[in-house]
Amino acid sequence: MEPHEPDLTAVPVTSVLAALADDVRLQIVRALAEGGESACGSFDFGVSKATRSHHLKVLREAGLTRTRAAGTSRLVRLRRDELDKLYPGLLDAILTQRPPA
Amino acid sequence: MEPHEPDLTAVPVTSVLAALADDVRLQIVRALAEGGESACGSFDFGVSKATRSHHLKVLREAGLTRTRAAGTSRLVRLRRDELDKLYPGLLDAILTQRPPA
DNA sequence: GGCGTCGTTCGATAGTTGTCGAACAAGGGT
DNA sequence: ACCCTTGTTCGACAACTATCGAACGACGCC
Repeated sequence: MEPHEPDLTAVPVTSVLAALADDVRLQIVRALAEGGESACGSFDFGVSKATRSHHLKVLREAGLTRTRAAGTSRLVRLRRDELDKLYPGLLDAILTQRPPA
Repeated sequence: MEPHEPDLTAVPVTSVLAALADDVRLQIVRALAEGGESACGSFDFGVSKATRSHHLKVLREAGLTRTRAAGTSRLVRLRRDELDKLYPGLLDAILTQRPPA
């Protein structure tokens, strides 16, 4: 199975934004931004593994992540440099935790 | 009818992103960023006025725009300064037209 | 080889969303 | 007063999406 990781410039902005416009996926992206490359299973945000797999697929197909096999696991990482180049400031703006009040 | 324009800090990031993750709404935001305050009717992007009204409502309730009545029309404007303050770089990153290739 | 782990895929389902036409409301002009 | 313009709201409908359990596949290990 090709992991279907598109060229970021070929992904419409709306798809990138839609991929980020979900709470679970945003948590995944935040975790990746902080923790670097991580196994799929490390994102346990109260959803089933089927749902998690679905969200990772959305992120991957929106050009936000890359996935590679590593034994029985799969390692996911943010395509941060590409994102920062194409959408400078986007990730920073989104990932910055806002003041609670 | 109060226009229901929330405090931006009270709007979840995902709602802001979701509001921007639609082609019609993104066109509206682009037009507002370029043209400043505009009447609702000036956004004729091939959708009915009902649909346009719906999209403007989504943008307003996501904290992206402000609306004020002006005679028979309604003028809409981007809350750019607030957005730039809370999400620095977000609008710029999104509104910048990417190279076609 | 067999088993457990990790992850994807399938089918189903409930909820959300984009779209429309039609009906309604508010203003301005003649 | 009438009408036309401008927008909003109300169903209705189709399309998409988030979610799950279950079945399946791939890999390492014992």
